[in-house]
Parts: sequence; structure tokens; C-alpha cells
Amino acid sequence: MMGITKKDLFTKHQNEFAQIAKVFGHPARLAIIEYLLETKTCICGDLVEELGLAQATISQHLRELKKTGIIQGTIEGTSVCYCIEPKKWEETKNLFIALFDKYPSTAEKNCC
Amino acid sequence: MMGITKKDLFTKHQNEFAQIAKVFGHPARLAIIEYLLETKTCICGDLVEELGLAQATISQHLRELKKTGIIQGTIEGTSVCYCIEPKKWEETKNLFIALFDKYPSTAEKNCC
DNA sequence: TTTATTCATCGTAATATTGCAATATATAAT
DNA sequence: ATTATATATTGCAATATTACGATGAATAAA
Repeated sequence: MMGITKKDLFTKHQNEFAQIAKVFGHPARLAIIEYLLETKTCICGDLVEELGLAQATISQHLRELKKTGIIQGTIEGTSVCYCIEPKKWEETKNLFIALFDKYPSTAEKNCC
Repeated sequence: MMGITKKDLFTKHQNEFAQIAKVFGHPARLAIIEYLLETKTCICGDLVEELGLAQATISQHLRELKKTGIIQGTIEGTSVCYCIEPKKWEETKNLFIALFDKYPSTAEKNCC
């Protein structure tokens, strides 16, 4: 058996953090996010031209991003306007900062 | 065809960022990292008891972590002492902060 | 109403990841 | 030398992810 990740072994926080981190774990999703950060607003069509992936593939990545809540989409006529969701973005930022700050940057050497 | 991620479509930075982000994209690896952050030092054996995964599985995750450079391992007799690698940690922290700061937290609404 | 246009979903193929038992390796202890 | 201990590696099974063509659904334009 196996291949599935054994979520029950880990804390809720660890599972949720990992889930969000996955958003940044694929270059296509990063590219989407960076495009949204630059243009402030966009529609899916732009991304198809921008990234060079098939429309279906991008739509799938957008769904993943939307699922975690880090972006939001609003139907605008026949197209969809996607953008960063400010609250989730801030929340995610804080999650990562909290993790990074657990290791003091003053620490020169750790142990080995 | 397909299933493979098309790295050539994305920038070097995007591919590298995604690679590092994957470190945080699995609860077991997060658990390992958090354990290292708490104990400051450790050996693999501790992790097997701590996490409840098979020794082979943990060894595999440790290898992934070591490959990205975010942890380092030093052979200490018959065991291995793993710890956070300060420089890579700082570097990774800065990568994420740079990304998060691209979206000004003052922004109330984006577009939609 | 027909026809575009835009995006979502389905089905499917291919690759990647996760997990573990078994085994290998290397050092320490006896 | 033999045995115990700790970690790595190999081989394999199972699940997850990525990608895309084809198709569907919804609105806009004609």
C-alpha cells in the first residue's frame, strides 16, 4: 500500500501549512501569482497567452489557487476577473514569517 | 503525453522558488523542520519515534531537505546530526518575504 | 436564434511523490 | 571477528499531480 500522505500523523497546523505552501510549489502557479501581483487584475485569457500552457491546465491551477483562498475570481460577463485575496495573502504571509522567525537570524551556527 | 511540469516555460527564479517551496509542501517535512527548530539539534532516530513514519520514509524526506540545502547533516559516529542550515534558511526567508511584499498590505481591495 | 467568446469540467495519459519492507553500509561495542 | 545500532538505498506499490484535448456552460454579439 501507500503513497498517500498520512495526515493523521501530523498536527492540523502542519497539514494546513503544507496545503498552502503547495500553492508556491509549482512554477505555473507562481507565475500566475506574480502576474496577478504585477497587473493587479487579470482575466484567465491573459494567462493562457502569458504562460503558454493549455487553457485547461491554467484553469486547473486557478482552481487550486482559488481552493486555498489565496486568489478570488469574479465573473465579469463572459470572462472572469481573478485577483489576490488580501486577507488570505496577509494570513499566509504571517504563517511563513512565523515559521521563519522560529530560527533566529542571529544564530551563527546551530550544532554541527 | 504529459504530467511533467514544463520548466522551460517559466523563469529560473520561478522554478527555483517552486523547488524550495516544495520543502514546506508536505506535513512530514514541516514536522521535521519544526522539530529541528525546537531541539536545535537532532539525530534521525529521534524523528522516527517523533513522527511515526517508517525509518526509510523519514530518511527520504531528510534527503529531499538536504538536497535543497535547507538542512545539513553531519555524521557523528553511527548516527547523523541534522540541523537547519543558517544561510539557506535566511536566503529562503528573504525569497518568501520578497514575494509577500510585492502585495502591499495597505491594499484594501484589489479589483473585484 | 445562431454564433462567438471565455472559462470550467471531464476523461485520460504520463510523470511525480509518498511510503514501506528489505537490504546495504558504516561505525561502535563486545 | 562478531554483533548491535543508526542511517541510507533499493525496489516496488499506491496515490497525487500535471497536462491537454474534447466537451460543456454561460454570456455576448450578430
